[in-house]
Amino acid sequence: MKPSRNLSANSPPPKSGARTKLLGAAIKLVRKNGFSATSVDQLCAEAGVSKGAFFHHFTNKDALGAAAADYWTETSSALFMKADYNRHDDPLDRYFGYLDFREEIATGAVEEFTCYAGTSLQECYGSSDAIRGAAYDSIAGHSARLAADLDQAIAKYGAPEGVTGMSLGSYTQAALQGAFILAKGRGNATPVHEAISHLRRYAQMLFTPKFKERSIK
Amino acid sequence: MKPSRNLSANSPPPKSGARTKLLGAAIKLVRKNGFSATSVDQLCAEAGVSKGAFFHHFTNKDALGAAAADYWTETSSALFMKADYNRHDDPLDRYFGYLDFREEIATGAVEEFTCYAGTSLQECYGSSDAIRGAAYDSIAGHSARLAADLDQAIAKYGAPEGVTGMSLGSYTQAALQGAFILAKGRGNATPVHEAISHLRRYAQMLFTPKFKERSIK
DNA sequence: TGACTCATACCGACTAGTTGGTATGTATTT
DNA sequence: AAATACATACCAACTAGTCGGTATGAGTCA
Repeated sequence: MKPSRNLSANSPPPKSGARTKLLGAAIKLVRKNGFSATSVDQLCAEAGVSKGAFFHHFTNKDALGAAAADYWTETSSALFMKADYNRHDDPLDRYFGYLDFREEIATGAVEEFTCYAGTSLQECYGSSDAIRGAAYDSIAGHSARLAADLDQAIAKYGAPEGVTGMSLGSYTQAALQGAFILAKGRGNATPVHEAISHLRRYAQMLFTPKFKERSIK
Repeated sequence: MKPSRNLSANSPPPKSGARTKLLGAAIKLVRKNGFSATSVDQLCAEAGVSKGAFFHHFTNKDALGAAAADYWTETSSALFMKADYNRHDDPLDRYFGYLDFREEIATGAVEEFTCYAGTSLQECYGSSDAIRGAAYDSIAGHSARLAADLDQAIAKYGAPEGVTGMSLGSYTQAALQGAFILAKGRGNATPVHEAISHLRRYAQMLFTPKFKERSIK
């Protein structure tokens, strides 16, 4: 039995050093150079482990790519869950808090705030089913958590016909993922900030009852 | 002098068969499998030309990737320029026509409606400056043409403070590019249709004077 | 306590095949 | 004749993946 695959709460397992180091290396290198352009040797060097360790923990390179997507899900969802904006009682405040938070963390080098899942899904669609699946699960899961808040907001404040929590959650992700691409082109985070500002304005307009007095930021 | 690099109007050049075939092959294969995962041999096979022809026309694989981005710019801008929606006198009508058109062409297999520039920019950021640059130019140029219409629309109808043609044009691109990523995950175009529907609603809300009577689609 | 077994974690040399790229040739056009 | 547009054969480097081996620690039983 593999020591991996512990998404469930129980069994805190060893978290064997090499495995985690390789996952971290994958996220770092793949975000910057892409999956195919990153060799197993490079990954091992970055992680400071041997090739033997690599293939001890992962059956092949694709398996690492998929496992890294799961790891990305774990680490990033932990980041978002512990963020302050979740404390708001109001679901719409939580959505705006989410946008603010995303804006805050979009700083520094582009390869440090862009999304592993989006990058590898884009690249590996067609060349690796395993990676594509894991990467999409990561993004879809993230959207779903947004959608829950948005559904509550819609129930509370109403929204134009056709606007659902799910569709708005997915759209938010789409706009962010696309902004990451533009950020890679420009070499800085301004497309992300711009996109978030438009998303914020869109939501303010959708949920007007909540913003009778509030001015557009 | 290379027979390539004919973005300027003059000199219709031979358009030597092999070169164009290779560019087409690149767009087809890279959109599906990514740049690094596509080998030179595969590209030659798809194009039906020899490896000698490849390196006769392109100094290396990266150069083909960059040239394919230019080729993508040419072919897709031709597609958009000849589309009917440009005939509208009203700039805002042209923007909505653009959205409708994008929705129309987002059908069939995912790898047939997604964007070569977005895919390769995402993947090659960090591993190839040449490709990154050419791919970004492609997207930025496309945004700029949208921005021109949107600036006219803003001048005509007004818009909330902070909304410029350029920022709205870039945002539109971002939302579409991101929707392409989600489409790759889902395996169909629904994220694209959803994104466009949100973009349409956003624009309708931004330019309310134009929509006193018109209902939200 | 200490010898024995067994599983996990890891190492690094090795290989078979693929990679991007080159060298050299020939047919066609100008 | 000379440049262009290809084709074929080839190569060195790199690739993912293998394989025999070691280190360590936990469980077992005498």
